[in-house]
Amino acid sequence: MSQVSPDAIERLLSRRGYRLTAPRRNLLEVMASLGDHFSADAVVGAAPEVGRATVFRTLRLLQDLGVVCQVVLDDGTLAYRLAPEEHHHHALCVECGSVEDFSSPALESVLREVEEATGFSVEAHRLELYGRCAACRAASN
Amino acid sequence: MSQVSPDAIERLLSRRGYRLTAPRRNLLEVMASLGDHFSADAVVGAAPEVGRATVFRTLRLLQDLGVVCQVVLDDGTLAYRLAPEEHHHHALCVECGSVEDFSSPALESVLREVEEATGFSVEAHRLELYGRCAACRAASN
DNA sequence: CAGATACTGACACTGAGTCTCGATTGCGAC
DNA sequence: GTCGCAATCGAGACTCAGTGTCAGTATCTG
Repeated sequence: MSQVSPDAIERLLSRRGYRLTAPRRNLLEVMASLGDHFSADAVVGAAPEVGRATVFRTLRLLQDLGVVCQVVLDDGTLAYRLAPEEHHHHALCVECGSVEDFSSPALESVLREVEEATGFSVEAHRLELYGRCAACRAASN
Repeated sequence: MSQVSPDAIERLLSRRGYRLTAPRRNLLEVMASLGDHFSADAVVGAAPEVGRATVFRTLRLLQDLGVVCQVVLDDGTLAYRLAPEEHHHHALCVECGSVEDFSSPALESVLREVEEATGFSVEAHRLELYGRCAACRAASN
């Protein structure tokens, strides 16, 4: 788990000129306690002292800072995740619901191929995998 | 544009044992007229005679049949698209909003690599690219 | 420690999607 | 043809996700 600690994120916030407020600290704690991914409403529910709008504002801020990322679930709904700053992708287990990060240098060359073939210039991308994690495969077999 | 015609979809429906109802025909027309991707509410708005629930039911049915697919926009919201049955991915232009399909055999081998490296077995995946299409690049340069 | 202003919370609102249930309707059988 | 009935539909209330507003509060700088 290379998960960023609340402390480190607080330092990042002030370094970038954002204020360190009680609601923000609060939300960072809550997110760290919610497991590997969580819905916006789970955060709202787990931080009753913090207003709904603030939860969404903070989620967006943290996404912009790169410490929270979106996960697209298999049904198309969004979840969030405290995540390493580096670019990465998600592998979601349809059995246990866990999310693993991975990165793939080979993907970059695939994108470059697509760029050459189509003339499209890729500025960002999402890749989400759905399947069964090693643990679940081992368990059911 | 290898877009499936409403007619072909109607044949597919009855072949699979689904009824050919007026609302379904209606929605197929509307979707074909809405351009390369559309929100659920755009469909609701463009087919006032058809009930809201029916629009969503039909969207889901068509997804299950593989003739409609979801597109994840850059802000994480979902749009829909009449699409070829084959597996494919989307390249979204952030400037003009257009969506292009592409498929990439090379991606499959990337996935296989990930499987080997992590023990995760990939059953499905999404890949969305965000950037600028060839036309927009040519125009602004 | 004071003031400018970034930030917050309450709340109403939009958009996306689901559920229920009584009313229709497509279509295979006869 | 027309009958029957399961598949389908529409209305509308409801949930969940996210946004906008605005007066009030609290952080950090000076």
